[in-house]
Amino acid sequence: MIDSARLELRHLRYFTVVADELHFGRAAARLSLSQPSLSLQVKQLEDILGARLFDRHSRRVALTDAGRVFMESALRMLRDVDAAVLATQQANEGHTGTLRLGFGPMLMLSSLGRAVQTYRARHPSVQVDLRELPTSEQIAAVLRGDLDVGFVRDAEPDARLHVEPFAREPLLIALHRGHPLAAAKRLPVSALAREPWVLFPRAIAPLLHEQVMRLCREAGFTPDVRQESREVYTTVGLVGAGVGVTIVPATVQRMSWKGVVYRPIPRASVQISIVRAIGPVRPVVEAFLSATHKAAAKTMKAGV
Amino acid sequence: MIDSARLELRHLRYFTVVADELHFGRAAARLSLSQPSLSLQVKQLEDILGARLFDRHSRRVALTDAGRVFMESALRMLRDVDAAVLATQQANEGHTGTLRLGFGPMLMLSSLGRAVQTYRARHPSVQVDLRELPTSEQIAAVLRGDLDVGFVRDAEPDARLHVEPFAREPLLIALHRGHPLAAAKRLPVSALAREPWVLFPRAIAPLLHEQVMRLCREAGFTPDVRQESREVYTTVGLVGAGVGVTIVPATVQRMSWKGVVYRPIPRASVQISIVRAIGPVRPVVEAFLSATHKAAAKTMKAGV
DNA sequence: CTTGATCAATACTTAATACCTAATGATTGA
DNA sequence: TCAATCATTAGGTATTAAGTATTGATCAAG
Repeated sequence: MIDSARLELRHLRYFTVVADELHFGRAAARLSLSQPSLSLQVKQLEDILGARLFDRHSRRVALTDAGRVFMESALRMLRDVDAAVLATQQANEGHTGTLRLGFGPMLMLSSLGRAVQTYRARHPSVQVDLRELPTSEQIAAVLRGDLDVGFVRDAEPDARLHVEPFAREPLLIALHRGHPLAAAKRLPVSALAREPWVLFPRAIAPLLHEQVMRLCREAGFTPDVRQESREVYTTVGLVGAGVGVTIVPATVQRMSWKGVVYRPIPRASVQISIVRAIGPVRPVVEAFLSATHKAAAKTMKAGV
Repeated sequence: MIDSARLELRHLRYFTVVADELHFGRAAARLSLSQPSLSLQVKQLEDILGARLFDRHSRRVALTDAGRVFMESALRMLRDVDAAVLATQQANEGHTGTLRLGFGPMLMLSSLGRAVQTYRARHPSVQVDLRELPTSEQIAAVLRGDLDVGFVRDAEPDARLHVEPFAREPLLIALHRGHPLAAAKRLPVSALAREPWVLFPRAIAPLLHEQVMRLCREAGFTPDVRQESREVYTTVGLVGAGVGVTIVPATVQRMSWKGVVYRPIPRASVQISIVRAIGPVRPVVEAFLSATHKAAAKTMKAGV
């Protein structure tokens, strides 16, 4: 009837044991229960279902057709319950779920890429969504809750955010292969004083922009930015086309754009930070962060 | 933990409503429950699972990752419970299950065949297993519990069996088409006094055998059985081959064996009976029997 | 900063019911 | 017919779910 709301898992647990033993006494013993209680519960179950589940002959108990049908369902449901409990616990411990990661331009080619790959291998049930975004958009997404964690090159302190260091990345001068300055293996920043520059707008990554400006200031000049470009890919492309020179994070080198060469800048590096919203952290995120911190520590020891 | 044994469907029912409303007060109202009771039960559920299911901010309730995972499972399980209850009730009312029917030679070509076909159409979820068997084997199978119901042509009274009439079937004389007697449209049994006979052994169907013998006795002779044959198919084949004459139930005519003609015997008919073991009757069987009785009643009125 | 409103959690009581023990009933085998 | 073996019924107890009243925490408005 409509009475199935009275059905409880207890009924299923008791029933399956009786159906297995086909003997109320033994079943009761297995359940650490008195035999009358068990009989009562089974009777109640039959009442709820509106169907007799056992043929009770005084010396033999047998399943009815309805009993056999219900037995199949009951066993399956009890298995499903265990599976559900397990799945929930897995989710609770961060072994399953969805992880939404943001990262700055090209960062997947750095040690972060390896860290993510390792994490994916060890947590195959976690779906990892990756989005390459500029710093400002990552921060906005993290604050909106659209992103769990962001990896940015120039995190400014922000009261609404949790910011932790992840790694450091050297800065490089990038210039056209055919450029006269490209002949030298080592190149001071000051050599770029009279060159035309290609650079991203300040709003894209304020701190990194600031750092480039400082480097130039310390070398005694203000860069002559002929062309602005919002995408690193474009910036490097313009350098490769001979439009100008620029300074980029080391990972960009991995792109190995035809016609562009890189020169190190001693002691110049940018901080890569992990950014997330303050407040409660979902288990998947928690697990990812702790794995990432371990990986970062290792990388530090190994030296990038 | 190992504590999932404390989990009850009540927890799932309460949880799903809270997850749906995302508000303990409204959920409690929907469940006709006080808010504290509901809070307590949800907390208990979280304790059993070892996982927090809701993030409770004082003015907002939200599902955790684990909660979302559990919600999916919970909804599915509650649906499964309803399905299981329904399936069990269906089985209890005889709408599902397996029906094992036995029937005497050729009886599927009679009104029984139509009855079974009708039943199958109306109860598509019942698996009907059909076995053509001689009377003695049907009775043995019914007693063993290997057969639910048998349809036999000559049921002797038996204390271990339930025997009910199902239909009557006329008896026919069968003889070779080229036989001199085949010229007559009507043929008295006495005309077969001097003919060689083909007949089944008495053990195959004692009552039918007895009846044939009585018909001959009443016609003033004892049949000269030249050839015994356990299968009707063979018997008719032998008649068609000109080995002898015989008497068969009318349904055999349906086989329309080349070279065999049939002649009616007025007022001679055999009873077809339904045979089953005494004691409890499974719902499927119950449903089949009542359907069959109705069909039989209709056939009686209609006249075979 | 305070006040009021909104919810969930806590403390404690009451009511429901699952469980126990003891006795009864029913059937089968010796 | 007796004894044995189970399941059911009866009545009391203990567990626990549910109820009431209250507290506590958080946020919005004055």
